[in-house]
Amino acid sequence: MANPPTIKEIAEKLKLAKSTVSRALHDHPSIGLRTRMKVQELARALNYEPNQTAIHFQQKKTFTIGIVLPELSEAFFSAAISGIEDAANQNNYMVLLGQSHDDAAREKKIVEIMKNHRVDGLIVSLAKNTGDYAHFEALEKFNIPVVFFDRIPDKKDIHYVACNMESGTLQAVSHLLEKGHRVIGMINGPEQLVATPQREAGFKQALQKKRLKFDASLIVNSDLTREGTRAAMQQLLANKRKATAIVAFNDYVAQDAVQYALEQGIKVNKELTFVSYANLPLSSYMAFPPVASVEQYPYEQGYKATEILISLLGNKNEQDFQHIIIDSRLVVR
Amino acid sequence: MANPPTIKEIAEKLKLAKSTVSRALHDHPSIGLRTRMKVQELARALNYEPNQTAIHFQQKKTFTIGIVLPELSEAFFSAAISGIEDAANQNNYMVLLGQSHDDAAREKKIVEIMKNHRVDGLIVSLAKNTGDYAHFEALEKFNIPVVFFDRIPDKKDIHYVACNMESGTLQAVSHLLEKGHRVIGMINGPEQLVATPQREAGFKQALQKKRLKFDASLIVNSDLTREGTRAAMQQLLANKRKATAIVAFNDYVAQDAVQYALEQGIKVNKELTFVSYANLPLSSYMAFPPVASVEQYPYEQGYKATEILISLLGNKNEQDFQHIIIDSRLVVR
DNA sequence: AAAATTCACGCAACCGTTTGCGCAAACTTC
DNA sequence: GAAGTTTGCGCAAACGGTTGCGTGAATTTT
Repeated sequence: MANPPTIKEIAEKLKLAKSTVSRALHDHPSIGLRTRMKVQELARALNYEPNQTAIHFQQKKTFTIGIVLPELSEAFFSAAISGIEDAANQNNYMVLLGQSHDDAAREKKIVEIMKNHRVDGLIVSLAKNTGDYAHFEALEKFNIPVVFFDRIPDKKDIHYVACNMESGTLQAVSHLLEKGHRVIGMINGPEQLVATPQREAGFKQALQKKRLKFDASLIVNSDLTREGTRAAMQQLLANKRKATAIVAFNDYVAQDAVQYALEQGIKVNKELTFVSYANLPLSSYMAFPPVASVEQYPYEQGYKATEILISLLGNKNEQDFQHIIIDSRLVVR
Repeated sequence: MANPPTIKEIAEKLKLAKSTVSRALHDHPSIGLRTRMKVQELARALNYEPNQTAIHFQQKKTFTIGIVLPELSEAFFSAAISGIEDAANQNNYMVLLGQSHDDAAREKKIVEIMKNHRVDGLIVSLAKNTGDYAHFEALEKFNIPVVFFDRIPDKKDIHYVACNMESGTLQAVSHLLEKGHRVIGMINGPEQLVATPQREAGFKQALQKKRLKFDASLIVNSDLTREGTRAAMQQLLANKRKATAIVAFNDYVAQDAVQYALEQGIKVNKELTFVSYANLPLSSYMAFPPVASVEQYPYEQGYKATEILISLLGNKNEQDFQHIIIDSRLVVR
């Protein structure tokens, strides 16, 4: 037989009805033990495997969840995907992958394709320039729930899992203050990202606790490209108040910033100390690693987001929006 | 309507047959222009989208390719997956993901699940301890072609894309010889991997070209864990012939080896030079980067493997096995 | 031994789409 | 105006499995 065996074939060879075979394979009690055995034996002999596409079609369920994120080559996301995969597999779901490469248009396209593929649900971390959420809202009409993580939309009527950057930033800046730093700079990210104001809030809060005044000129923004970060550093170093420590938006930004500082003849980690947010797994091998990192628990975020999604798939009538916030935490090297 | 609109609904509202609607939506010439327009208009108004699960079922084709690889957190694989995804998307395929985490049992399970999900084909890079290929051979009966890349089985009757490590190794060792090194060590990998003997061959060939004799004790093996690499280093450093340069199996091995050397008080890149195979994107940030790397073109391997797979899906009767070998190339820092 | 249950299985519809074939109406040809 | 051709659409089967319902036979109940 060129084609895989089907229930129909088994039924014909045993002179049974398809329904009987189907039930026998599922150990349905209404099928006699004898025929049940015979069916299962033949099925094994023929290497029968149920055609999942048929089942999916019939049950209007694919046991597939789509996952849309910016870049797998970023360690944060490859860790997150492991959490997603593990949670999914434990519930017999498979994972359809799509990288937006931080391009909103591509993200939209991926979401639409996944919608047509009838994924049961979606796990999404936004592209950094996504401002329009229409393609996600369209999913509601198809009963496809979405859970966002980390890079989440600035809306209330969504499910999400995110890390509260405020707490970690507070800890980071407090740590620097305790180490004696009095002028601390910050390279923050694009304003669209929810995490950007959070970092600023944590920054301010740490100063406030020590009754220090906040100087807005010590916070500069990067678009997360190398050039953006270099420009941000330039701006920061030009400030009349010389920062002795810098909180960088993430490890990638930190690396670019460190490199720029080195080029300017600055002694990194002596004259200028860096603290960052953990993205890179290999910091132990780095030449000038940040002295401390804010851990964002990507695996846990992915895992939790998937758990939520799957529970959403269970009771479709779930109405309240899940907002899970994991506290970030400073890890001192 | 709670459920997504179907062809049947459109047909009823327009008092047409389902078949007419289907054809109208596909601009079939046998449908009159008037009705064609009316159908397409209503479809648009209802936000009709064809149910892909139904189509997949009917066409016995899912436009999905499965991809099974060890670890996404390894930069090599996350680069490869981008190549796979790009090639797949260009041909309207989606990508189902599964990580084996270098566990042969998990790999087997993933392959079976993907088989039942009726992926059209599979792209695989083996777990490092996979010795039995039965789960792949079983796919033939389901007409699911497999293309391996990078970590390929040691068999002839398969399709694969791989990097020829021999050429890169030859270049690497030759480069070291030209730099004056006369005692060169190598930390090779597990023997199951096809790339292991290739590295050894390139190593020998480089010596031969210079008419130098080969000393087998200068090649040691690591199981690619940190401990394995440290044991290998210990063995190498205990050798009476003191190596001044080491070719490491990959960047991860190189990092562990460098760290071990530093602990032993060895001046890395002065007393002992490292050359490696590129896995890490951030080598420019590393404290003691290898002086040169053998580039393995992961994106290209993934892209090419997917192209082959998709062409295989086109003409099922394709019989000869595709063996694509990309030459590795030394990149000097 | 007749009636009531239970048991073991078959029939047929259904999920949404595609596609080969058939057929009536409209049009062309002589 | 009858015969042949084209045009435009409908009918029904098929893909592989699940499931509500029906039914004859075997079994139990009284």
